[in-house]
Amino acid sequence: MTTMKLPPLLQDDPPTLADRAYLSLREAIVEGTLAPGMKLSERGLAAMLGVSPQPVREALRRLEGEGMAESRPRSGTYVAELSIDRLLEMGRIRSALEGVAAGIAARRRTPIDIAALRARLIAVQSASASGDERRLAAVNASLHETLHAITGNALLIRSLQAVNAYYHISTRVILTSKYEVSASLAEHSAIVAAVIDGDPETAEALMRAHTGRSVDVAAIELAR
Amino acid sequence: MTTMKLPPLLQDDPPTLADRAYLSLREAIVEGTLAPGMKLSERGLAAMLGVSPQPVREALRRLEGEGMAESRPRSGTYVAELSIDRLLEMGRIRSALEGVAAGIAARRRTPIDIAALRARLIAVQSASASGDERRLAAVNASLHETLHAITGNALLIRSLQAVNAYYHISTRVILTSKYEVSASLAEHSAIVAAVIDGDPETAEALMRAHTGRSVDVAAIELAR
DNA sequence: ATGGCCAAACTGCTATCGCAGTTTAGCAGT
DNA sequence: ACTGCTAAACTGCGATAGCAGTTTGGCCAT
Repeated sequence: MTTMKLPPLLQDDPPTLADRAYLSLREAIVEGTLAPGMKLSERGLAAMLGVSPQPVREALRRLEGEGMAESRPRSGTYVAELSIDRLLEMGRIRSALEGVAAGIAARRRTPIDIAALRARLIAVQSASASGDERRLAAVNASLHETLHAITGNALLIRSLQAVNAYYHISTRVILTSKYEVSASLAEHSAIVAAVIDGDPETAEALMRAHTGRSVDVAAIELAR
Repeated sequence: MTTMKLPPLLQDDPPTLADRAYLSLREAIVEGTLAPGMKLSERGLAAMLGVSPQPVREALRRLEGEGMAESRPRSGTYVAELSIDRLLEMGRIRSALEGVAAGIAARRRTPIDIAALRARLIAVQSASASGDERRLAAVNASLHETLHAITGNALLIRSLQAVNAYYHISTRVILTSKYEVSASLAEHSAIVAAVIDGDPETAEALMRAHTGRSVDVAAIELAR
């Protein structure tokens, strides 16, 4: 057998119970079903989800690591309280990480990645024209996630997922005004162009400005 | 009883077995005892550490979340392989996060924080003059950690700890040349001054430049 | 000597149980 | 009616056991 390099045989990843519990709880927190300050009992949640406390415990620790839950040593785990300040901080962290991700993506993108980015961008354009806000939000997220995936950096991807979840808790519907839609589309186009061109500095600067602007918009909304 | 606001009664946090396992394993990975690619068996490590597999499992998932370990679905967990590219990516992430942290610290610092920062800076100056590299590295880390703590942002602190651990794997001794020592000291002084002045933009830019330069130095070292 | 197969050992994952510490509800005393 | 104590219920944490799937070492046939 020659020592040749092969791709790692990507196999479908049957999600574990802990993974599913994590996703379920995170969604509940983001959606507001589990309100901030509410207690997250291992046994109680386990009973609701129909699993044993063990996977729930793992999910809680993960949420805690992502800042969406807080644990008092021997008392319990609670849904993290969120303040406007904290939310804006998360927005800044998100902005910095998205910028770095765009820069790395501009360095590493392959022809396949470029094709994927073009496809996502077309989908964003289509959704922008349609006026369907939910679809637009979905394809926008998909575009960002495509950029994340191109970095191939597990820690970066994970951090971005965490901060995005947290950040989106109370910024669900920012993309409403026509101005926002057209501005966002133009920015996305420019970012993708810079990544395709392999220009890390420009890609990072544009992405940072793009996401930073959304923080400002959120701040204005929240201050009202 | 009136509804008055009280600080949360900080009590000593007896570290859990999972915490200790995590610290132990992380140190072993950073130090190289657990080499990249090596298998991390829950039961095996549990026997070595004298605990049950359960806390070890939790520690492994945490390491995995921080990018220091990788897990193949039903095969095992392994120490993450590290490449120069990946290390530089981590350096960029670190730089971005440290910058954000410095900016947030400049917004939130209290008089007590300012006193703490001044004390740390004096310690750094003292250690720089002494020529004791280990002590200098320790007080430098302490200065950075003080800034992290001032942000009060759990997710940010956690992310920084993770990326710092990863980043320091093969950059243990950068601070050797006299030039590095004096340049680093000057930069630290300027950063602390900006934070104390409450100037977020300057603090972030200086911190980003400071940490970004250390990435470049590391890259030069590694390329030799 | 080489290729294929199979069983034993090992893997991560989940369930169940027990422990020490915390919270809480209710009772007793004023 | 209010305070102070106590016991029962609940909490997270850890240990142990069992399951299904994976890996591995060795045996047999070629």
